[in-house]
Amino acid sequence: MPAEVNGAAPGSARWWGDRYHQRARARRGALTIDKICETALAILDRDGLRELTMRRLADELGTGPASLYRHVASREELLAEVVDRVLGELPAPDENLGWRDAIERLARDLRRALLAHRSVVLVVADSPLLGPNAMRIRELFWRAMDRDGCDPRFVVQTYFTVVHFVVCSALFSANAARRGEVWDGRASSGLGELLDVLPARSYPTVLKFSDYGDKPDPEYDFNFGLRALLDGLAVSR
Amino acid sequence: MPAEVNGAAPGSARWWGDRYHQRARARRGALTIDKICETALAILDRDGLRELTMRRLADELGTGPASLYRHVASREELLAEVVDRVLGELPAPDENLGWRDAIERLARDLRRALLAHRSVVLVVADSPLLGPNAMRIRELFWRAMDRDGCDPRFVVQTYFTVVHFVVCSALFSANAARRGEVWDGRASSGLGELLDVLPARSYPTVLKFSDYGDKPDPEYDFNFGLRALLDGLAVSR
DNA sequence: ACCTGAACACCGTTCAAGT
DNA sequence: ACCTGAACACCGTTCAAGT
Repeated sequence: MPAEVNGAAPGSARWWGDRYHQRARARRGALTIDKICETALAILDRDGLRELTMRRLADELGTGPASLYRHVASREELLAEVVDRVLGELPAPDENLGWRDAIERLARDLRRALLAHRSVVLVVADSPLLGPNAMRIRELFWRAMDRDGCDPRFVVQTYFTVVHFVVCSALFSANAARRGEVWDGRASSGLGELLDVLPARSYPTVLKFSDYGDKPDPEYDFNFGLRALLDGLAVSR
Repeated sequence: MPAEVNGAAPGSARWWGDRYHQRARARRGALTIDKICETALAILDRDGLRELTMRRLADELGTGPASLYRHVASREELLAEVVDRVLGELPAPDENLGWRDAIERLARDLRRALLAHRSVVLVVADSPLLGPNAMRIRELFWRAMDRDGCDPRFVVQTYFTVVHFVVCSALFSANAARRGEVWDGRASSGLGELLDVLPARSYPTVLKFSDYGDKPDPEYDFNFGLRALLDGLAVSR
């Protein structure tokens, strides 16, 4: 059960609704929610999710942890804000793109933004994506598909299917990179060594194909999966 | 940076390799790693990831937290073990299935196992899937596709693409369910209320299509996405 | 040799006391 | 009225002391 703030889970529709009202009245002090999120994201990018601590964040901002709670009700709430800020990096798609080009654009831009902030991907995957920037992107791409004459049901299904694919793919890429399995697309996952230790008899096919599975290339996998998905979606249109 | 044990991150190939050796010598005391994992999974299923605490787990087993560290080097390590145990619930596929049927079987079985343990899905998504059960499943499905005459590269790509799709889809389903957005496929995500609060002018298309996006049906989405993916994969075969 | 109580070094969060 | 130092109720993990 996620912690709740006023009965609304951070990141949920009701929570964003409440936030929207509060957003108007700006704070006067040196500390603003923008400054807080910016610093939080810097810590996340530099040191990772686990290192983002209310105390550490306060330190970096030159205050005590209690002061943060004047702008944010919880760490979870802070993360919901940060997630939406990352989505804010997505550019608007070109007008007059066909649905497939628009969706491919979305996939590539979203992937870029997520990989630029690897430590946030897990939080994104755990989020309902209802913040203002999430809604902005949703609007832009649904509009593009609508303009291209797509059926509403197809628009919605396709949108979420692709978004989920991209988030998940980024999640596995980010993890592989974080674990140091892949750096320049060359390093091994250690699968070979594992197979040396395991009773080789049990995994003949994995062993036989391990040349193809041992050197993961997230970029290739992403392109392979995206093309398959778009091909399949085009069929069901 | 994830915590490491003897220089190997829990769940990584090297870590599983080391574990494999230790596995042999069983413990004598009442406390076994199996009992620990079983109880941990019960807590996870009942109360969620955040509630799985070394202290709470020890309590439920009738010991102190320090005793757990005789069987497990960290909480992270415990979770890596639990993840593999969940994958242990996947049945072997029927022999002589064609590649597409085998992969569809994998997708549905994996989804079932993941949704039976919602709180573990996030951990699975964050895991390299190299435990003994993960390897067993990998072997079984690669073998099935191999028997059907698939190219090794196609086998490996398809396998990971589908596994990632299923994990990600389960992740979003589990989150929606955990947030209480969906129960019998009918409840609303609160998107309607959010749109009431946001300046409606900004999101005309989202508003127009919100009937299709407001009542998420994870099961339908899963089937839609899986079919699209398999159709697309069949094209690139 | 094995086990574990008690302690350590942290967390997120709260609130009364300060300005 | 606003801010925050100090405290509270937890964590995961360690290790010296017990058996």
